[in-house]
Amino acid sequence: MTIQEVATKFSVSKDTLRYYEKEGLVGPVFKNDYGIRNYSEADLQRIAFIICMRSAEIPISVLKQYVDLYEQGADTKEERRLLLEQQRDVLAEKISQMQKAYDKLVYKIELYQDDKLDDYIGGKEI
Amino acid sequence: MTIQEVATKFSVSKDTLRYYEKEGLVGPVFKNDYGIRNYSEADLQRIAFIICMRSAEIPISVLKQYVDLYEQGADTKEERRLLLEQQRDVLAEKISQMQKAYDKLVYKIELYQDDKLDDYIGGKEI
DNA sequence: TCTTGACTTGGAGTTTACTCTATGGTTTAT
DNA sequence: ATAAACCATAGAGTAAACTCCAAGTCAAGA
Repeated sequence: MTIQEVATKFSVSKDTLRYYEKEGLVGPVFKNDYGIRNYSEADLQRIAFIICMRSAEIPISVLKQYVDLYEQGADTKEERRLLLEQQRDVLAEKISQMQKAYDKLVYKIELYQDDKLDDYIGGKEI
Repeated sequence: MTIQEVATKFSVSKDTLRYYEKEGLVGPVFKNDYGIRNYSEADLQRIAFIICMRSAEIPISVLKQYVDLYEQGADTKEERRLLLEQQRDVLAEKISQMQKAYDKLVYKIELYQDDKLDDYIGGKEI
């Protein structure tokens, strides 16, 4: 699969794909005699995982750690699990924060709809 | 309330509070003869709102727009409501993305716990 | 009085994650 | 055979949101 196809498939830029590879999150992707990338099925699976985690804003540095552990083999399974558990907890906290903000937004919108909002921003009633 | 007290109350740095003020999200906060800030109750309410929205990663530029509309008075109520509705929808989408990543993490952790995970990262079974 | 510590400002620096530019090689259509 | 449309690299540039620094003012305590 060419870089353009992968970029389209995952809705990211080719630059981003090369960037992830440079950072060691993906690949190294096989290149033909002219240096053109040809992504394998395994590359695609890895990319799907990375992009999913990035969409949750898990930092590249953390993903890099995880990938490095993985590359060190089965001995690091425990460490990998711990890392994932940490990220799960961080993510749960973030989701909870976002839900709070969401609820506040919904409430404020209601006030606007009912025209009960009388020129304030963070009013005490919220 | 002094800047230090506010910073402690909201667990942000004094620099961040001054930065928000410089960006026009908050204040201008009243200053005494020596230029020392004294935060009012209204300032605190505004700060609470801003920090809540920032914790959901709503950009400063968007919050600035909202604050500007607010400052233009009641004529902008409709526009403000639309802005909030947009942000609510953006946020809903983000939460949904994060939930997806969270579920994936939880599933992967399970695999690690059951030791069903055999040296792969984004395996097709996920 | 001198030092400590909290405050001020303007502006420079940092971090993260891309994103773009310049330069150049390879295949394809005219 | 020449231009268009891909691909490549190295490295510079960007945007957002802080974060830090230098230089200075002021109040209180030993």
